[in-house]
Order: sequence, then structure tokens, then C-alpha cells
Amino acid sequence: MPELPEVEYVARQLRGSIVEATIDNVLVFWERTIGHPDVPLFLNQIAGCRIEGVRRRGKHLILDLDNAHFLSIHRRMTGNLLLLPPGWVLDTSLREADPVAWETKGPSIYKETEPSNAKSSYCRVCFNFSDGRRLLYTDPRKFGLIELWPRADEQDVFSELGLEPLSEDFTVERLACVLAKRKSPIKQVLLAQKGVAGIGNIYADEALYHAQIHPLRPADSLTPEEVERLRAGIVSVLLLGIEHGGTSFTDYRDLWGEAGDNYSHLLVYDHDGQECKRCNSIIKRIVVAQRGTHFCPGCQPPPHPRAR
DNA sequence: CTATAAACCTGCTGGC
DNA sequence: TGCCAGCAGGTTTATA
Repeated sequence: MPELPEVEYVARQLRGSIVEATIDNVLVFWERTIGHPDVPLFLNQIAGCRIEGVRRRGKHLILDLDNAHFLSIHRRMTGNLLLLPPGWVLDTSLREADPVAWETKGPSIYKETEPSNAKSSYCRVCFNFSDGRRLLYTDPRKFGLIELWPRADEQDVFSELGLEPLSEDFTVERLACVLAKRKSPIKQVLLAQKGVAGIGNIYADEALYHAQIHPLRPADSLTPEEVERLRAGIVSVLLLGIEHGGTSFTDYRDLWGEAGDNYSHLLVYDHDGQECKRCNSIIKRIVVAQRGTHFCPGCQPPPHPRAR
């Protein structure tokens, strides 16, 4: 669920809170969350590092470290980052008490003054800072990945990612160039990350609605005017998402555990059966490339006459 | 090469 | 109320 706006929003929160903090050590509760290198080397290379900066590339959150490496955090579906002030307890007693439940729930967490308020954290990785704060990576479904790479390898690590939609590179010419090479439905191309990075299922639907383009239109069939409308739509829905602190369904929370407010500003995603605010048609839901896809049949004309 | 399906996981929802 | 099938923000890998 975290798409570009949710990653960017948390990146900004981290930039204001953990730059110059020092990582004493890291606890890993689910080893497969560490995608690179292997866990022992990961732990060894990260202990004692200072965080120099926070960036974002597509849906990857990047922490630059003072040992010429960077951390790349991809939250996939249900990953979240939670910054705990000093005075919180990570209780790992479940590990021995109920190993099966431990694998799913992770350590329980509570304020040391309120041990009765303990709850499962789904914490997979915990970064312990020298000032007593903790950065938790939580992820019920365990799809997310945290990787540590030498900064010199950054080009290779992100070589599959396309244009950054909020950068100066995201021009109508470049977008047109990317789309002209793809015959697949435009929705699928937007989700693929290779042409444009950072757009996921929610913002793809919202951007296509904004641009009044049907999700099944072949990417290479867009007119120059439509490409410009799509560019503007992408930028606009992403900026709006960031402005509202991201879109929260059930899982997404920001660095302080707060839900984002953007759900109430969505116009088509999860709105099937409701009236389009632009033309009053009933918004439909179809499946494109195995993903639920929402659009307005009134103002997003289909690719073929009479096509659904 | 492309298109579709399955896999990775758990929690939640809706139908019966 | 209870159970079970199906579905979810993402991406990679296998199969056809």
C-alpha cells in the first residue's frame, strides 16, 4: 500500500527526526525481511553507523549512512516504520512461550509505565539508537524488504526504476517516450515501475481519472494531449496524497503511528457503485493485470467502441 | 517477448 | 455466532 506519497511523507518525517542519530545495534525478528546482504553481515555493517540523510527513490525509502552504504527500505503491502521515544519496551517472551505465534506477531510493545497496554507489534526489524529511541519496521504480511548496499552500487540497485514523477525529469516528452514503447494497457504500464516509478494501484486509478483516460487504453495509443493530461494528473494526485499525509485503508500509518487523511480525498479508488463527481455516472470496477481497477465510464472513454 | 498465474504472508470482510 | 472462501496497498518468479 505504501506508494510514493506514503513513502515521501514518512521520509520527510524521518528527515526531521533521525538525521545524525547513531544506530547502536539492530534486532532482526524475521530474517527474510533483510534482502541484502545476509543477516550476520548486515548486522555487522550497520552497528555503530550514523545516519547522514534520508531520501526516496520510487517507493524505496533510503537512509544514507556514514560508512559509504545506504539502507533501502521497501514496505510492499503492509510495512510501516514507527519511531518510538525512549521508555518503550520490546517484550520478546513470546518467542519461548509460543514459537508459532511469535513468528506471526513478533515482540509485544508497551510503554514501560503502562505494561498492561502491551500489544503485538508485528515488528520484523528494530533499529536501536544511541539516544534510547527505536525505529521499528513492522510488517504483518512480511512482504517488505530492507537492504544494505554500498553507495557505489546505487545505479545498479535501482536500474529497473523509471522516471521520478516529482522531479524535473518528468516532462511530457519523456513520459511520451516511455509510453510509446508499450502496447499494454496504460494502467498496467503505470504500475510496472519501469517507465515511471512510485505509482501504485490507488494513485494509478486516481491519475487516470484525473486525466480522463480509460485504464485499458494501450499506452502507445495516447495522444500528445492525453500524455500531458496524464503527466499533470500523476503529479497532482501524488502531491495531494503527500499533502494529506498519505492514504490509509487499514495498514498504513506514518512515523508516529497516525493514519493518513487522503482516503477521503480519493475520487475513484474504492468508489465503485458511487456517482462520479464530474459527470454523475456510476463508477465501475474491473480487473486489469490482476489488480482491481476503478474508473468512470462516463468521463474515461473506452478504447474500443462498445467495449466495457 | 508477452500475458497470465502463482508465490510470498496475514487479517479482514462478506456470504451462508 | 461460526466457518470458509476470497480479497487486499506490491513485486518477483514460473509457466504457457
